[in-house]
Amino acid sequence: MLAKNPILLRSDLFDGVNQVTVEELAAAAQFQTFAPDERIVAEGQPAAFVYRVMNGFVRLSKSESGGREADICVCEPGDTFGEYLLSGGGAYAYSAWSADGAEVALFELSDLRTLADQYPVMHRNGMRIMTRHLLGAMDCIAGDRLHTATQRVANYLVSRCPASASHVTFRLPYRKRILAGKLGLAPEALSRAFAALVPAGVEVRGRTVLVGSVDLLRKAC
Amino acid sequence: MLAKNPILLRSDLFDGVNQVTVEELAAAAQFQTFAPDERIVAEGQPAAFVYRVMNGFVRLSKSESGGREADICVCEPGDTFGEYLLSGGGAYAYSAWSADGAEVALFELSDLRTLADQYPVMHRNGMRIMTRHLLGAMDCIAGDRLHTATQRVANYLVSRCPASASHVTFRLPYRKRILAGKLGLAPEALSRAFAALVPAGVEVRGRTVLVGSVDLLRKAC
DNA sequence: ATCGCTTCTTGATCTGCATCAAGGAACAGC
DNA sequence: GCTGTTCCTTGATGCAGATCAAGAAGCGAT
Repeated sequence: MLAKNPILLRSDLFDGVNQVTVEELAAAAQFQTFAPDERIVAEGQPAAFVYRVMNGFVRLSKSESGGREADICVCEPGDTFGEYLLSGGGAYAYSAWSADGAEVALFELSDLRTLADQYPVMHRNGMRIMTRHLLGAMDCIAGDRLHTATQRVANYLVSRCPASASHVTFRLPYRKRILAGKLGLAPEALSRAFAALVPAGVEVRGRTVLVGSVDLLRKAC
Repeated sequence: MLAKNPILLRSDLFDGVNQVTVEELAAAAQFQTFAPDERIVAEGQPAAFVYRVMNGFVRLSKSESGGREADICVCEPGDTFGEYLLSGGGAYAYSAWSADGAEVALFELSDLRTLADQYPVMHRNGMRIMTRHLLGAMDCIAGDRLHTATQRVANYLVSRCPASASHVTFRLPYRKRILAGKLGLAPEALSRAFAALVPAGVEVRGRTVLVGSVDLLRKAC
């Protein structure tokens, strides 16, 4: 159970809540570890927990009758998902899958609701988290509708570059298949987008990305 | 100023707040009326108000550098927008436009924040509203990514039919151009989708829609 | 290193929708 | 009713990206 408390206590959800209470809650939290591509929660199932990603990445997806599924979000360490359940609702609105493997903390929904009644600040915290998620979702909709695949990829790469740097090298945090899903693309389309960005100074070798000129890349958005 | 208090007091945002306080707030609220396609708020501008649609419809949209814009939501009477500002943030994340004309109520953000500190239940209410918006946005993303134009239109029509009815006639609540935007389509694509749904028993004359068999239409989703 | 598996890339094809352009229907004002 | 305007539809074309199929590259295990 690596580094349990340090990350846990910094959770946005518990800001302003009595330290002792948080520690109690942390003690009550369950932890689970998942291999790559394992299902963490199933869309439509009765919801009992709010999750927090401790390690690795978690893909949230919705699926249609035909079985195809679309990712709606990729959660990073520190992210919360299922927090919308705090305000009611009894079922998960999406499935959650571990990306390349993930460790998550589970908080009993009933515990959290009790705690939230006791510490109203938790509702404020919940709003703050949901604000982030909502703005992200709206950006996603607008991005899908306004930008081409290449533009969305360029945008993603720029978002991973420090604002001030002129050229950057970094590793993708997860498999390209996952990134493609996050951007609403088939894996092939992501490859082609990378290829299309070569003239913009982007070089991709495995999971390593070299951005020759952030400014140039920014123009490709 | 038609029917000011009745709708206002039922606002999700003020559930559980002292009746007298709500009435004070209602008195302090400004009202504005807009002609079709007028701008109500501008993306990126400093935010000072949370809005509530009293009448008509309001389109929320984001735009890209090139000037093209995409609708991310259409708000109906009773809907709140800009509520995410309660938890911080200082600028509007989207533009808002009146659809076929709209009347909105404006609540000063600073007033609301003060009130929310006094009545923590408002944060819970805010969460409830944002939950609705967030789930809607996620449905939208998944819908865009998984369904064709025809399926999305079929889906919209079904959502406007009472669950139990077998055949239904109703009027579209706004111009088709607006509906197309809401569904992420060009107006032409909406027309073609309607045409494609004729075999599913859908007939469209002007703003009037006849659904011959809701069950049949449901299969087209 | 070599093997074997997974992940990624590239090419070919096809579909869905945007876009452009023009004709037709609805509707408000007179 | 007519007339002008707005809104919608239909047709033709083009492009972006999905999908299918096969080959290449990366990577962990031995």
